[in-house]
Amino acid sequence: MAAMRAALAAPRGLVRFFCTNSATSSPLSFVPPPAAAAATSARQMAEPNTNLFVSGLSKRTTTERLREEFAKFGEVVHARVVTDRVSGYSKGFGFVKYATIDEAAKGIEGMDGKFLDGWVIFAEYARPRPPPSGPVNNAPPYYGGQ
DNA sequence: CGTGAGCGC
Repeated sequence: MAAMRAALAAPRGLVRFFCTNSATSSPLSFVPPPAAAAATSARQMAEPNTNLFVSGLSKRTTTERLREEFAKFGEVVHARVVTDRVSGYSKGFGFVKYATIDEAAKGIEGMDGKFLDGWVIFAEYARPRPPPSGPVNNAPPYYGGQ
């Protein structure tokens, strides 16, 4: 039952499963309108990055689990399940950073749309994160420890 | 509501 629920929780790009595309192709030739040419889905595509954004995680899926699962597709430099600061529970998504982009791609293709802890997870390239450029910037903004 | 969209301190 998690699959159908996951279909609703699909952030973007769940159409690929339903990409049966029974588009009635013009028997003569395909004449793509200039306006509707790139109007297909020029959505915000995250550029290839070593950082992966994993969503659809279960509430009890922890960082260990995330890393263990994604480590099978490459060397996970860092993995983290985002948890709330006050509640302390998982927000339902996390981040996985691979050593190289190649491994990141494998991790996405290997874990995107797969099950984890009973829930369908979605992996994609994470967005570039704005560094905490504050007035006092001496502390390492990135992951210092393991 | 740990019943579910989204991006991390």
